[in-house]
Amino acid sequence: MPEGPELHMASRYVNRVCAGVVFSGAVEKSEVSKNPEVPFASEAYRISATSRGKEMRLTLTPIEGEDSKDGGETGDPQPMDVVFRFGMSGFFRFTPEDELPKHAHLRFYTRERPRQALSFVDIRRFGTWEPNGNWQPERGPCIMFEYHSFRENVLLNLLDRAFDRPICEALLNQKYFNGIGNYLRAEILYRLKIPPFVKARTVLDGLLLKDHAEKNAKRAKEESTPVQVSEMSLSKKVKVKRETPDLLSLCHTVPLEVLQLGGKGYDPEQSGDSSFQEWLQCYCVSGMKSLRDHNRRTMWFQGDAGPMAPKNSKSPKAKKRVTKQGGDESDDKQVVQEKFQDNKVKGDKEETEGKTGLKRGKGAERNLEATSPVNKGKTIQKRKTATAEQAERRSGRMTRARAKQGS
DNA sequence: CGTCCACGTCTAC
DNA sequence: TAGACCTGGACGG
Repeated sequence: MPEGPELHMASRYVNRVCAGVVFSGAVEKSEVSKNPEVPFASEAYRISATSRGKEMRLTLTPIEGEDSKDGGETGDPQPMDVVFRFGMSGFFRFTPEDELPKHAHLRFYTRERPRQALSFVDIRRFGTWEPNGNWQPERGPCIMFEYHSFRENVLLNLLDRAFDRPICEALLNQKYFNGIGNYLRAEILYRLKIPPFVKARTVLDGLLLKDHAEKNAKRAKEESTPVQVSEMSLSKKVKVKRETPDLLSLCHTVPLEVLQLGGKGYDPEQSGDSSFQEWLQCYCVSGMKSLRDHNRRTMWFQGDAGPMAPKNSKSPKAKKRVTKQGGDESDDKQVVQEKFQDNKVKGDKEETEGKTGLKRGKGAERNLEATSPVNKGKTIQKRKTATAEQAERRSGRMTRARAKQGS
């Protein structure tokens, strides 16, 4: 579940299912989890949540008076915050206690019987939680809900060596892009067709100048013609609307689009809802290229990789792919797809790049084989790409649906 | 059966 | 810049 949008949707989920619910007792941790126990217990408490970038904070708040009702003078326990990071597979679920999801590693129980439990579920256990924790200090402002400081934090620190890296790698640096993950970086760069392996500073320098220019223009205008408040706010709105999207504004608006979908965001279980898959334009989309970046993460993109592309890295095998149909010019696409199938039948392969920008649906990757010598064991071949390609075409859906359940 | 892949950090050589 | 940390789905033989 976990990039910025999924963390935020998790916080909304928690607030929705816990609204008006009274929890009670101790917090329970699974045996297998290596995360710390959460030393909190209360006769009656409430749970609320908030998110920031790729973190989510639960607040456990004892209900006034309820803890000392049997005469004890102990008083109410203090509220406690627990900060979560979701790793690759974390999410929250609210279920009856006898229907705990598998891998429910932290559980909060309702006072009312039959008991229900709010669970932190984490299949791979890369997720972490910190009792009495706070937002990690090294992480930057939230791309979704602290846009102004996010933008400023990037543009005022362009000398940081973090921006010596290719833009696609810098985008995963949570010190500057708190909330961006692997699917968002692909979608964002794709919108502007920015080659992923261009130096980050090269892309961002221009935005600093742009912001300065705008600020100056605005100041000049205000000095020359004092505007009325109403006029001001109007012109502001208009400007925001019109402003052509740039890389940093897309780091804000693209994640917000995922929230707008109203689904669950990234969710392999796809319980009946495919809106997220349809929303993806690049990540795991058939016809797009992919390369391993310097941290061995798959970068999805279209067109040019850019000058800093890892020279020896290959595109990973594509298993899960989404084939786009797009109601629009689906005719053209169909034609193209058929052509491809022809090619494959004939067994000859040629070019790679999309000759047009169309999504092709089949046989896409291999190409970027610009590989140089240095290859490890598995690279025995380098010759005709024939075999590799054959093995490669095969699109397919991202997952098949399975279990369903109400949220 | 086995290999590869996955929405992310962490820390150790 | 490699591993390490994990489970499980998709695919290949």
